[in-house]
Amino acid sequence: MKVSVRSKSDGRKEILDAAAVAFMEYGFAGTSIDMVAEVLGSTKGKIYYHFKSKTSLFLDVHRETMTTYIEAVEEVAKGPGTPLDKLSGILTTLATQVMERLPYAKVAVEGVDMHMSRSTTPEQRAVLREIIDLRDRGEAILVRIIEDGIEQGLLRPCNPRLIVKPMLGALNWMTVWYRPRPQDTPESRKALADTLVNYLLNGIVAPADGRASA
Amino acid sequence: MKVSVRSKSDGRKEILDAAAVAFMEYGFAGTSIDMVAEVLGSTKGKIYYHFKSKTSLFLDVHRETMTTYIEAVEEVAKGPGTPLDKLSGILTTLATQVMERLPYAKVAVEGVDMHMSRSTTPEQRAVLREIIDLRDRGEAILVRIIEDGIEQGLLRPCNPRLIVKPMLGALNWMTVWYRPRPQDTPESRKALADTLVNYLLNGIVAPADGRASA
DNA sequence: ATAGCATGATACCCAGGCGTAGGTTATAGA
DNA sequence: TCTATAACCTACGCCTGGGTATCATGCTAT
Repeated sequence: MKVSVRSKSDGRKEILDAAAVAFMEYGFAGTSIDMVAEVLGSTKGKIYYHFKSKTSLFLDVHRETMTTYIEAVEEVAKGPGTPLDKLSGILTTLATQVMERLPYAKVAVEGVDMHMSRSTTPEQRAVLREIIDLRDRGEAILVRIIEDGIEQGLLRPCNPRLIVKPMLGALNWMTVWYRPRPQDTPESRKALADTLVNYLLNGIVAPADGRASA
Repeated sequence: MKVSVRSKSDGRKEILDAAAVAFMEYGFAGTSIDMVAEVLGSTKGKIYYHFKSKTSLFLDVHRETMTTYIEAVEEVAKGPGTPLDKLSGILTTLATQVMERLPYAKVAVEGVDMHMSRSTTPEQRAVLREIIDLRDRGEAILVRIIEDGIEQGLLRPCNPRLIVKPMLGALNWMTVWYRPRPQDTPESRKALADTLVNYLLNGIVAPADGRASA
């Protein structure tokens, strides 16, 4: 058991953070390992000591993101409340995650498209499977909650699988236009998340009666 | 005035199509000019005869996409109907465009993030400005329509600028999950577009009364 | 038919980037 | 104090890929 001021996992975490920042800015193909090293304030050597290849590094960043997502989603899903409450909670959590961990979120967005095409080694394909499974698990949870909501008459009848796509898409699209500002606070982020989630749940068409949305 | 079986613009168009396909698959940085040439069934020479650089080619594909978008949007916007009709029409048109011209749509999505960071020459920056202006014009039209809708009591009061983002984001996200199938028809695409647009306008929460959505 | 131009192919140069081999420092244990 | 190993750095090999310079081919007009 090693007890040093800097454990191995610390080094890995730092590299993941730096990689996320670099990948966010220039994308996977457009980022060189040297650029990651520069963000890290280090050299390639350190990175290749901890990661086998550029692809592995990218996949690990992606997996890290998805793991964080699924944990947040499952926590809300297992909690109390109506399906509508849970749906709202999950979407709000995800929106907040995107804002607070923008580099990781962007990597996840780019990584989704990278499925296939690349990734040669069996080990990388295993990580890829893991990532895809995490994503599918998250989507399945949402679909299930929506089905419950429809059954209970809380939600409009629809094809949940088709609705989940634009729902998550709208949140993921935040990575394109949202830019953190110095004056941002947890409260202001919460407000933005609420605005978006409220729209995603209630739409924009005015109700026929005078009922106001929550 | 030259009249030959193959005009110069034909050559350009073919290259743009091939480039869109290649860029869609591997992204800007991940696509080599040789790959575009291979898709085209030609060699680099042809491409560099028509385009000054890889970046210019990419930007031209992007501009082509945005031009098509804005034309479609303006046509609907200038037509008859309530703001709600127009909004619905524009979103449906865009969704259809994405499905029918998926490679171009994907380039546009990636290109949005590429603003800044790259593009050295003044000429390229001019094209970039043009593209950004097209996008802003499109968004402004949508914002204006939403404002009108709110004023007329057709739409729920909200911040139009904040609502346009998830709206278009949900549509752009189609480039991630939508894959054309052989059995797809204009009708099936229309049905899918309608489903999405209906969700984006009406949300998913069931109305308090028994009113069914259109 | 032939000069001239539009169009396309081929060969090449060189910068940049992935991955590696081997060296260097520091910490832990004997 | 001495050695082994973990953690990191340096220098390099080699290939990919953007861009160019040059050559080949056909179409148009006189």
